[in-house]
Amino acid sequence: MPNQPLPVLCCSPGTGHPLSATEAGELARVFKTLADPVRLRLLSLIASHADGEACVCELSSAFELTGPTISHHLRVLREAGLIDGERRGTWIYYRVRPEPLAQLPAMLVRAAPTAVSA
Amino acid sequence: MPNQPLPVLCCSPGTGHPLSATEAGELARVFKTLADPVRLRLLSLIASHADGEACVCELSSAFELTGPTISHHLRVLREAGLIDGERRGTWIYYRVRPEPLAQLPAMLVRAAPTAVSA
DNA sequence: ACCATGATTCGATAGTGGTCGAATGCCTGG
DNA sequence: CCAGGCATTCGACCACTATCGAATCATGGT
Repeated sequence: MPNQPLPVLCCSPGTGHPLSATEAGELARVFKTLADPVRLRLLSLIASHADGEACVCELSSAFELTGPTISHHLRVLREAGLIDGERRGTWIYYRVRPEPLAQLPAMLVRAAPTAVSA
Repeated sequence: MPNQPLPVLCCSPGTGHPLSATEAGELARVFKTLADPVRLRLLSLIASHADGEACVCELSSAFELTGPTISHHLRVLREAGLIDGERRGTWIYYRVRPEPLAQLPAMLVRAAPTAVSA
């Protein structure tokens, strides 16, 4: 199906309805979590790290921000279920939980046959 | 390639680097636009409309919000390049610009082979 | 020319969120 | 058990934004 006219964010899972208020609320909550450059960089830093995990000290040193601020952003990401923290001795290591992000595009774009592939 | 271990948001377009500060800033700007339930519903309402366009009066009547508030959200969407408005007589019709949303998933997920397909 | 209606703009207000400094928790090493 | 460092929590401050009412602009009909 190469040319469907309406590629964009139009439907709840199977149907052709627009988003309900509650669906929109949940989606917006995810986007709100991602709507901060520091959090995006934190996520990508963790994900691009060798073992898929990074300790807070490494993450902090990548920004010109205080510890509490980094901690705040990590907390937001953690409470959104996007990352997971584990203490090992002195340090705390974070790793990305792939599932919620992986299902995001599916929620967003229902049928974008042309432009997405790249 | 069925099982790559790190499916998520890790890389700038071709490389293995984490997001740069400016890349993260641009991405965050898009997410911020989408991080509101009203705007998400507006987008989906427009996209799911018969001709791919909807007039403000129809959109307004779908919410329990005042005219100025809807106008504000439409303006945010318009300035983000996600929709486009055109006046025809008394009414103003909005339609979705598919491109920016279509390229979003590609920016977000670099390789999420398993979970995305659905 | 005027009025009615659709939509935006303006100004003000309340709520939210990012940031910091200080204080607290938690673990390791002496 | 105490000292030191990593990380979080707490409290406060500032900026931004969602929302509204009132005013303004634009169009079409009378």
